[in-house]
Amino acid sequence: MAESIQDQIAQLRREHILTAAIDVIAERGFQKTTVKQIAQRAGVADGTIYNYFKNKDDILLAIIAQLTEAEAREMHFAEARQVDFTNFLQEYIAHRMNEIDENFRALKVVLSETFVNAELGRQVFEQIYDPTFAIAEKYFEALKADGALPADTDSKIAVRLFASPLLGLMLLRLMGDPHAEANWDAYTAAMVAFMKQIYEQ
Amino acid sequence: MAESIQDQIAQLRREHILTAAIDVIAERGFQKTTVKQIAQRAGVADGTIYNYFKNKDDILLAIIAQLTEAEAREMHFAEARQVDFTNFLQEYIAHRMNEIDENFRALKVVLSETFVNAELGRQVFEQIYDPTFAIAEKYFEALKADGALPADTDSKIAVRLFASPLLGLMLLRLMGDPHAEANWDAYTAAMVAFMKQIYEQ
Amino acid sequence: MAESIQDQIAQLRREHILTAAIDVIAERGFQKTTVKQIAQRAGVADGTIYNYFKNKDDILLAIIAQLTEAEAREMHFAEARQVDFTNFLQEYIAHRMNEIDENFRALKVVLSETFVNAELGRQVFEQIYDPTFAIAEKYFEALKADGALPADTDSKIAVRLFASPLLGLMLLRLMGDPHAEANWDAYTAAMVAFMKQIYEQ
Amino acid sequence: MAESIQDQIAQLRREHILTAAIDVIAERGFQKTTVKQIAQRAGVADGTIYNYFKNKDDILLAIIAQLTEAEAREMHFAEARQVDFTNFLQEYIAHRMNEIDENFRALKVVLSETFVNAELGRQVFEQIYDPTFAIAEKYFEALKADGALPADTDSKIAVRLFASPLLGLMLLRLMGDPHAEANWDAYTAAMVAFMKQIYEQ
DNA sequence: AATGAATGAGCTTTCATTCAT
DNA sequence: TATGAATGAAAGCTCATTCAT
Repeated sequence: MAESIQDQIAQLRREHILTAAIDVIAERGFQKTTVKQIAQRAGVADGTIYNYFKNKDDILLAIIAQLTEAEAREMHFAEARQVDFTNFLQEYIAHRMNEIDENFRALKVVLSETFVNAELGRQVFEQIYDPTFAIAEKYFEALKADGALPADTDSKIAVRLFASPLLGLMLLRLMGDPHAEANWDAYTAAMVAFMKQIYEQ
Repeated sequence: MAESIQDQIAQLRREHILTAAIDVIAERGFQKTTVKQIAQRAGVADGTIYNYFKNKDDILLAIIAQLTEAEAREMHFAEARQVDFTNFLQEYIAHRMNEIDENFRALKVVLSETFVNAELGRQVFEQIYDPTFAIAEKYFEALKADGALPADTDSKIAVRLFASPLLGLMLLRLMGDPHAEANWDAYTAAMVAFMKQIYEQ
Repeated sequence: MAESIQDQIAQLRREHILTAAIDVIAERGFQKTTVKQIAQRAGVADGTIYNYFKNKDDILLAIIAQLTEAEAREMHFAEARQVDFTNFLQEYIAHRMNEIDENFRALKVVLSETFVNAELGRQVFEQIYDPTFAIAEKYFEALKADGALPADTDSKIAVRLFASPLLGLMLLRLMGDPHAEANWDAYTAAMVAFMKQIYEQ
Repeated sequence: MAESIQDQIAQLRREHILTAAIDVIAERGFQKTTVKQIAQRAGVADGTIYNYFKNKDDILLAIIAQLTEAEAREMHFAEARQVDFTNFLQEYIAHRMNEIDENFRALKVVLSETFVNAELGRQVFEQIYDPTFAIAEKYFEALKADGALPADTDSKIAVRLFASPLLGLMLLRLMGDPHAEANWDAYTAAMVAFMKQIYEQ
């Protein structure tokens, strides 16, 4: 709370560098992006980067941290709407599609690295993936108890199937499908219809 | 056609190196894997790699070519079964899930790079993505003409929504979800049921 | 002479920084010690160092200057006792051993750099080494004239041989011999006996 | 024994690089010498250095290893002559002075670093210093038992005093005394006389 | 006078590629 | 054709120094 002006300026500078880093890394990938390129994009000297990040990997961790926060907000949003199931799907999907849209470049960076960096994958798993799915599983278990889902439903699988269409659409965008990128809003609407068809008979 | 023994031996050696390359690249990512590591895994000298591949990038292109072939077989499989719609979904999904399972490491390598390498993305798009979706779109148009789909259906979107659950599940595995990896067959069955619910009322 | 309070404070601050510098440089060597480390040990900001020293090398020169002063006192001490030869050896050796003990860390810093920095070596030579040996040579020449030393004695060599046991012992300590460090006083006594055996028949 | 031609060539190349390294490091010190400078002196590319040495520090360790071997030869020489005490001093001192002369640049490099690198100091201590002094102490203990030395002699101190004139002379050369460098043979003779005066009454 | 963030030159090290054997 | 030593460009990172505050 009692942050000095200095600290606030430093915080802003750090965010400025991080934004530049996400920008340029999303274009070329983390490994192929040089610290010099990040510095140039941010308009600072190479060495300045190291005043705000311990090393190059630390930049990646900061991007993950940003996504973790976004995901935390998303989970909070989902939980707040659990009681009202009628509009839940619509709102939640729209919200998440929007979140994907807004964090798109960061998602690209992190996912791409996650695939090939086991240690990073573990972190993403623990910080983002696992908590989200754990909550969703509990929710599906409750639905089973209420009789809204068949008693023999495997919640772990059901949750992943539930998530899969959205993830798949995200993957299409990540792979560079121009149609998905250009008509993201249309996809949001179609996805809502698609999901309602399944989950609301 | 009239391949000499020499050519066949060379072809085998090339495939041997490529298999080793997929192996080791899947573990560490393309950028972080060195040509020396590939050579060691293949049991040859560094320089030998360059007798079979123009350069390091060429190895990645060869992995893509391998996936392109797999995808061509997949498309062939799908086309062969288009007439028989009742069992199409079941067979097609099972086939594709199996294909993902078998080419998993190659998919991991290529997708990860595709995200962040525009030139590579373009190639994957032209060689794999576009042809597949173009055919699927035609098929959906035919369904519309038959009245099996509403006349106002946007085929482009419908096709992508159709593909999305499978792609989403693949993404979960790529991200390292152990449950998806360990129970891939169960997911195949669940996916079939999931899709039938949508597409066969 | 008429130093202002300001100047005296500045002088104290400079000495404070220099002491901190000797401390930390003795631990890690001049090249591997950063200006930041010196500043931290002294409890000041990096930039403050440059208010008292032109640059990093200047700190080394200041350490040498400190040793030069110590050596000047040593020479003064020796000259004052030249007339009284009986106790000269004992007193002089004890005095010098003590001086080595007290300036140990500065000696370590300077010698280590002197070995491999030609320009620095030249300065140490001109400021410390040469004057000391020049005076000693004169003294040995006088002893030759008095007949206390054989007429064919090479004074330059004799002086260096005279100095060598003490320098050798110092080298042992610099190299980190724990026995020499722990029993420095015993070595002083032994050295006196050793030298008397040679120079007083 | 059964070394291939390849291995021998590699060994020669390694020695060539090491010689170049000692040369240039002796001029500028280990820390201030860049790998590029070593490579240039050796007439190879920067990267080639790393085919023969793990990293820059490894070059320093190789220099120490070379000195360790020289010291082992020296100890062997001394032991072989222990029985014949009359000429021992003369021969041993001459031998050692010569050894110092021949390994001069390597000594300079290693000593300079030893002063300021605790870990390196420990290695030099264990590999060179300690074994030499341990043997010498045993020898002095034997002399005490024979009555050649007073019974109350502290062998540890006596050994170090015995070594000190030679070490001191070496230090003078290391500090760059031109007289010591130019007349090293004369110093050898003088040192023999000096030592005989002490140890042979 | 004191501060410490910003700078960028220069370091060590890696590694794709070549080429003499 | 296979080898692997040699190459040198280019990477991540450090740190002496400056200068606006």
